[in-house]
Amino acid sequence: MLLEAVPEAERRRLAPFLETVTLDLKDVMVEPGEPIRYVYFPSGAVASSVYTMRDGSTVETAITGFEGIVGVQVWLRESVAVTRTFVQVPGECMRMRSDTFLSEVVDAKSPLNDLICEYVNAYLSLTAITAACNRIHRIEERLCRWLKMVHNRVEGDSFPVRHEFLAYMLGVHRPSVSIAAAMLRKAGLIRYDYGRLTVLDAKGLEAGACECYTAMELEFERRFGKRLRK
Amino acid sequence: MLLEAVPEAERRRLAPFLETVTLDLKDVMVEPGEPIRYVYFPSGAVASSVYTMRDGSTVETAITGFEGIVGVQVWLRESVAVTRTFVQVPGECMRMRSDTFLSEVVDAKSPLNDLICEYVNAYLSLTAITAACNRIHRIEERLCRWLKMVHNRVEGDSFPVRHEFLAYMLGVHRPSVSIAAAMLRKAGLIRYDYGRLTVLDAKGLEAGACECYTAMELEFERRFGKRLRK
DNA sequence: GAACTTCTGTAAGCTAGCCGACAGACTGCT
DNA sequence: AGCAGTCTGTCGGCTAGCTTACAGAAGTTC
Repeated sequence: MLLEAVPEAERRRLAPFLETVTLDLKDVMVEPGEPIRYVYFPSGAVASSVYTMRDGSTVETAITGFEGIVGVQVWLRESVAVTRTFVQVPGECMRMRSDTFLSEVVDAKSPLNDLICEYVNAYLSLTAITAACNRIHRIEERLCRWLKMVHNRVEGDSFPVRHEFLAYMLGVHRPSVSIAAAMLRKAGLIRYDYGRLTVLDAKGLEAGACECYTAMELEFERRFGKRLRK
Repeated sequence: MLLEAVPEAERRRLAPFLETVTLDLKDVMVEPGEPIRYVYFPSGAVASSVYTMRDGSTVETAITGFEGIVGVQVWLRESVAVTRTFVQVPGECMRMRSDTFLSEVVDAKSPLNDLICEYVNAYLSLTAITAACNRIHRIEERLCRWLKMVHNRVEGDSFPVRHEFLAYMLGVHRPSVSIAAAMLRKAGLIRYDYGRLTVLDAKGLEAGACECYTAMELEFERRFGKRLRK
């Protein structure tokens, strides 16, 4: 968790403003067009930010786990976002009210503030790379990238996920995901038990992913690599 | 230009730090992985930020004209970017050295600083919407959107652009652009004279564009609409 | 354990866009 | 004017992924 990278004294100072919440699948953290009430620091949970078209089709624009915060817009002094951010892998988060975050972290020039500034950079890069990746790369490569990125952000090798969910994330149709997932299964990279996916061959997934996997994770590694461990 | 929206006194204070440059087609403003030396405020020029894959294929992730700045990463205290930003429609810009920008605008809490904070928000939204649009929408719709967005950022109704250039931006193959452009031409929306495009029917272009056109321009309109006019 | 719901795999037909190639149109240079 | 280089339009074969549909497997509810 990002909070773990700040000095102990500062963590103690911020502790009273933080609460721990356990979030379930699909819990919405940020709703587009609505005020952002909290900033979240995922520990075990993983969140997705998706953009939704008028016809209901959705595409993921960014993924956030222990390495980041949900609600970067608050740091940018904005009260709304264009994307919906929701829980994709259930788990724990710390959260802080947006107004408290602004006064105690941003305006107070907390050491955490600098960390988040760096994260906003990484988030921006991540979104830009996603824009290109979504255009250029094929489903199977993107699926490998996505699964490995989630794998890097959860405890253990398995997490709950359904094909339809993957289709929302990748912005493709559900049967296309089934076909791609079947290939990965046949290649021995993953196992699938009704809504639960297990990574069997992490190296293989990485090899099957597009170059964007490395590019994206490098954005976090080069900024937080030494300070932050899962 | 964004600078025009700050109080006159502040503009006078910043004037000594600014220089006017005339940029040509393809001039690079920000090179990925290299230090960002200047922050640019386009007036007549329009810039594109593109992400380049290892195999050389490129996709635009954002577009910047008079409504924004090139080099948002500097504001975020980052010295490099993952995208290349270059001149897509030649014209004038003001520019300021990155270190001066940090001391005289960001740290000095210039009124300009708040404007740019808002722009960073818009830029982030723009990039996220682009990520989804690139995945979902067809070439013709995206071409209409792109042309109209450029049209909104230039003087007059015509600007230089080649099909190959459009293909780089949209992340598609050149002949696909030719086909889409021919349709727009036949529909009477545009005229094409060897590397120079003229918008004949702006409303028609808007109607042919995907919903992302409105969504993106709204991000700027709602933030700068009252303060900034082309 | 029976009925129901949800999730996954698959298939056939279709379409947008890729890919490579090429010819004609235009521009610029000499 | 002539030549070379650049830009645009088009074509034919090809492929990834869409669309719709459906059947079976695995959970869920009563």
